[in-house]
Amino acid sequence: MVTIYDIAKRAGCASSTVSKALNNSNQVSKKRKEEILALAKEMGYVPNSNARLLKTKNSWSIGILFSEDLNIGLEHHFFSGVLQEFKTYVEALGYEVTFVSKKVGAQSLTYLEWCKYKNIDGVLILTVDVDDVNLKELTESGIPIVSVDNGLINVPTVISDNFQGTRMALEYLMLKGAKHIAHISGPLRSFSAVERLEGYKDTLKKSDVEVDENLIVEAYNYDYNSGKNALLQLIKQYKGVPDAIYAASDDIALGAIIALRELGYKVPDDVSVIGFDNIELTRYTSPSLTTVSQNKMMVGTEAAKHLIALINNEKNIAPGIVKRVPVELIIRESTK
Amino acid sequence: MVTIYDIAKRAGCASSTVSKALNNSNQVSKKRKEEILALAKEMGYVPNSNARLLKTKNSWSIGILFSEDLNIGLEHHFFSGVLQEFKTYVEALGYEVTFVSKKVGAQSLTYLEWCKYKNIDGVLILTVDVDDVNLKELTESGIPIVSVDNGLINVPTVISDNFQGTRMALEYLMLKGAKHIAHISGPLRSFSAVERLEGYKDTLKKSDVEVDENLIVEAYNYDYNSGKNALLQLIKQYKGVPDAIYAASDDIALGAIIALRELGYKVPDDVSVIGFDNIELTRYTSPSLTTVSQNKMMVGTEAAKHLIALINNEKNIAPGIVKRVPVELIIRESTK
DNA sequence: TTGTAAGCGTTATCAC
DNA sequence: GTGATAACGCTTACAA
Repeated sequence: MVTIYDIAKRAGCASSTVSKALNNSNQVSKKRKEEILALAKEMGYVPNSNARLLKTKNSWSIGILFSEDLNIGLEHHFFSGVLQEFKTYVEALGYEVTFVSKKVGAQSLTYLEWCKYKNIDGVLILTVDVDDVNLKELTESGIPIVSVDNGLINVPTVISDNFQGTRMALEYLMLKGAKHIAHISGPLRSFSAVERLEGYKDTLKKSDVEVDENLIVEAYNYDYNSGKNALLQLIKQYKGVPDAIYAASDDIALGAIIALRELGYKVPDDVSVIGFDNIELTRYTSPSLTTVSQNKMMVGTEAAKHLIALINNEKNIAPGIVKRVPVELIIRESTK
Repeated sequence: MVTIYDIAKRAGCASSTVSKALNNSNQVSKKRKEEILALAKEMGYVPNSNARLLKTKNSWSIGILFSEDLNIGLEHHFFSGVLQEFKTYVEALGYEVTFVSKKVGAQSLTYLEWCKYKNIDGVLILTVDVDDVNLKELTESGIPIVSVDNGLINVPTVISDNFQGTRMALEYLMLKGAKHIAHISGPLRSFSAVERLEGYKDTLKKSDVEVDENLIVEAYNYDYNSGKNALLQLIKQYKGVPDAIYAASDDIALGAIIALRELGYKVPDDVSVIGFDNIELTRYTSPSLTTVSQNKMMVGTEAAKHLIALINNEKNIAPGIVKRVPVELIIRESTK
């Protein structure tokens, strides 16, 4: 390994001069600087992050909290898309992106301990078990944190505009003549699920439609099977099929559609169905899915911007929702 | 920040003793050890990775090379699924997972420089521009590297069994009576695309079917639009529609199906179509897609195993394909 | 403009 | 068993 001492020896100067030259300090003559830089290149010098960071403290490193304890893995389009954008944004600024871990070698650490151990500059919380005991410790530690779309109310959060999305979906259905609109909500431990449910009730009330609790079912999860089960539950408790269904995710919507089909109902002829997410393939399903499209790019970028601002102490960012990212209604074949 | 000196002071011993106790050395009395451990906990001591790694060299850290220059982002199910599995596997062993970056603060680095800078133990190459000049430097550096499913022949590679998958797909089509089977290949800069194309030709030859070059089209990319364009090209050069199409990815297959539909052909009545990947939603497309399913979990785990073995110098792993992961033919509605 | 030297928080090598 | 002390490679006062 080539160190600044090796360079200093060859250059016939002190290591501190090399350090200054490498860091482009103006306390070094231009000639020396060029000479040292050339030498560094020739000798294949690469600085050692550990030595550097041991001195300077800040790490240029951002942690991603991404618990796979939940069944939502990286495979989930929304989160992986958000992560992609986030990563691109912060890397361009010179940060590196590391997954927050719970272990180092054989030793177990809490999230906070790991962040301290690594001198992490900030954390993006993507998915996490809200009840995780280690989480509170982290969110209260003072480390810059931004969260995306989950139930952590004590953390600055970037989220899709669930109210706007819900309103657009319902108003469209009503415009098309739907009278009895059901809602299959997401699991209510999720923040977005709660917002979409609230939005559902609000919108109906504002349109002078009475909220019928029998038209509301909570899916156990955001996935396909939960949607299927929820639909069966809906039919059971409502004792029939509504005009339309507003589902809290595309997967739920697709599960519901398949369940409806198996029961002999046609979508959209008998029932209109709207999803939420705009997973790419919903364009190609049968019927293609009308859905509320989340702007993953903007969510990722906004999360990055807010986290960087926090790290740089640029402004005070209060816990709670710091940005509602606009959504869009994509009309396809599953509604009539 | 609590250091071992702080603990030493409180414990009334030397910092080296604290270090030994913390590292569970047997050169320290049981009583002392317990006392120090209790004190460390009470004082909220967390070791400093930079100081530690400055001494010990190995970093317990694995880099993920994931270039977004290609259009294949984290959103691609296959790669994000593989990454998820890989991450889970190596984290359980105590490694942390970091994306390989090209910048540190304001400074640009090559991949290799970054890996040296961070003292990375090993690298998983997920997606990368094969022609990237920085790549060669990295793969020839001697740093442990494993790659997944791409064209880097000079690196130990874990890959789906494209030959087996192709054979199963084609034999199924032939069994069902297809005489003229076209192949929409992936972009041939991709290793898997080449293998699937080779497998196509081999299988036909072994079945005494003459290979008709007009039945082969290369898609510009693995995505939907490339599939659409490739299909139009196919029809043009073949001057008609074949009995069946074997596409190198699900997205290509779906693009082709839509293009066929727009031209008035029915799938599977007029043409059977088989994809590759088994993206989850292909169950719900119309028609649902017959496809070769890749085992993301196993690819991720195998890549992890091989990389760890390389890091630990457990065995000599030759460049080239080190593991072909079995695939499975999933029969659905797009074939008859 | 350059050099000296202290220190960042560990681990590891010796003595004792 | 325990404790000095010297590294690890770098940055940064401060001195020259």
